[in-house]
Formats: sequence, C-alpha cells, structure tokens
Amino acid sequence: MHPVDDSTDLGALFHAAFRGLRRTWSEQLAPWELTPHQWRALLTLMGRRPFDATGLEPGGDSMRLKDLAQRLRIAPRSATEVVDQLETKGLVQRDSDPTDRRATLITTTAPGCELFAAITAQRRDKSSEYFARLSAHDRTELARILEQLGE
Amino acid sequence: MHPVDDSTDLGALFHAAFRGLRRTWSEQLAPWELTPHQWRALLTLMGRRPFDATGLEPGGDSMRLKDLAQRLRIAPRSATEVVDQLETKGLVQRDSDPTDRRATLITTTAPGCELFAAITAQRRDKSSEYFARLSAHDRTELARILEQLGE
DNA sequence: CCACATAGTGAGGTAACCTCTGTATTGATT
DNA sequence: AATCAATACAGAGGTTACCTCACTATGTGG
Repeated sequence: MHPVDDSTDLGALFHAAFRGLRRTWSEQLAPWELTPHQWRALLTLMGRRPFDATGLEPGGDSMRLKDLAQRLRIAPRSATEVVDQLETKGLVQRDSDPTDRRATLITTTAPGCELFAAITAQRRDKSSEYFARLSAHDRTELARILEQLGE
Repeated sequence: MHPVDDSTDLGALFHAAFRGLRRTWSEQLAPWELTPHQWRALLTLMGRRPFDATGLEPGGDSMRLKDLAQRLRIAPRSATEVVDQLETKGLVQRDSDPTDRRATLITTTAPGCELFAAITAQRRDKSSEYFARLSAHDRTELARILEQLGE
C-alpha cells in the first residue's frame, strides 16, 4: 500500500493555505474596493519609495510599467491591466518617460498614497494579519523556505 | 523610515512560490492534457482508495460530489465543473447513489486509474518535483507550518 | 402529508492571469 | 542619413479556477 507521496500532500497544503490567504486579503480589502491583485501592485509601487512617517506626498518616485511587471512577476500586458484599474480609481497616474517616450512611468497619486497609508495602518492595528497565527520563528522559517522555492 | 511590514513580504513570497508551483504542475501535466485543477481532483478521488502496486482496477471506491468538494475545499458547484471535465475525458464516471438518489457517486474509470498511475510513476522517476529543491527537513517544516495556516 | 433540508446543476459572473498582434519609438549598422 | 532590429506598451481575445443564485429532484421529521 503506497501512500501517495509527500509532495502531493504538500501541494494540497500549499493550495489550501494560499486560498486562505487570498480570501483573508479579499475580505480585508473589501471596504476599500481593492482586489488583492490591485493591492499588491500598489504595494510594489509604494514599496520602492522609502516612505516616511506621513507617507502622504505623491510623486517623488515612479516606476516603469515593465519594472512593475517584473517585480510582480507577471507579464507586462498583465501589469497594463492592473495599472488601468488603479488609474481608473485615481490611485496612480501614467506619464510618459521623458527619457524614453516609449515607456510610461507609473506614479502613485496623493489619494493613492493616502489609501495606502490607511490600509497599512489598519493592518497594523488590527493585526488581522493572515500570518499572525504563526509564531515569529515559524514566520521566519516560512520566509526562508519560500525564498528557496521562488528560484 | 518604516520598512513595510514582514507580513507583506511573506505575502509576496507566498504568491511567487504558489505561482511557481502552478506553472511547474501545468508543464508537467501538459502532455496528458490535464490542468492542475483536474489533477488535484483525480488525486483526491484516487487518494481515498488505498491503492496497491498495480493500482489499476477501477470501481471499488467512489465519492460523493459533495465530499469531493469538501476535500478540495471548493464549492459543490465548482466540483461539478471539474467532474464534468474529467467525465468528458472518460477518466471518471457518475452513478447515482442507490442509497440516496439525490447524490451522485464519482468513480474513477479504468483509463482514469491508468492515467493516474502513469503520471504518478513519471513524477516519481523524474523527481521533477517542485518541492524537490527543498531539503527533507524543510519539506517537513513547510508542511507543519502550512497546516497551521490551513485552519 | 407537509414543511424543510439536502444533493446536484444551469445560468451567469469575476479575478487574475495569458498570448498574439500592432504601433510608436529607440539604438545599432550600414 | 537611411534602414532594420529591438523594445515599451496596449488592443483583442482567450483560459483557469473559482463564485453565487435560482431551480429541480429527492429525502426526513413532525
């Protein structure tokens, strides 16, 4: 009687955990009408800027669509899409790069920065974090292991 | 200068790893024209049966659609869908439960069992497993941590 | 026998991707 | 300078893996 191999179990576990994460995020972000995908994009856009206590001033930093795609590990076309969504909501803006007119620079607008700050604050307060149920040690371990998996 | 909190990083890492897993599976399953989703369903269906060396005889065990959904952690309606797909491919069959005519029992057909065996064998041979890059210790750790996350 | 619950499915929708094609622009090569 | 390949992005259209809501057929407790 072969047990179906470990990896299979790991796959199922991984899948379950991932779905849990997404559901949690969805619920947390619902009040702001952001999808997890949009949030991740905004986070990436903001993450690049070393942001200070207020974290509210827009401009100051921007990113090419291509770079955003790379950091999100999605195809450039898919980045176009999420930027479209954020732009429609007025959270980011596109400007063509003066140094290369093919490229567009994505910049977080003032409302975008505010939203980012608000969500970040709420997350910290509530500590309604999905990973909060893990011990600090386990979180570190998980990060270490996941890094190995992500090439 | 606040660093964006740990959890955020973990989220990104998790996302990246999950996408890697899915891509790997997709590629591995492509020759058999199965999606990862279909594979997981088949695996669940087969997993219930303690299967022997040949593992080829069909029938013998079956599962209600509802139970399949539960094990896959998806809505019953979504299970209907994946069963439809597998049934179209002739890998599983539906029979109404004689003890409750509302219910349908899903059974893996002979071709389904063969396919399952073939794929399992190939995976074992190639050890082209996504999680293979982790040490045995890390795999155990990962499983332990993921279990905590999956409620 | 009637109200209510349960099992599955049809209809229709969404998020988060993808590829392939086309266009504007740039940089490199003759 | 004229050309040609490469690059950045967006339009069009597709796929996977989900979902909810409404409906039908069937079972169950009062």
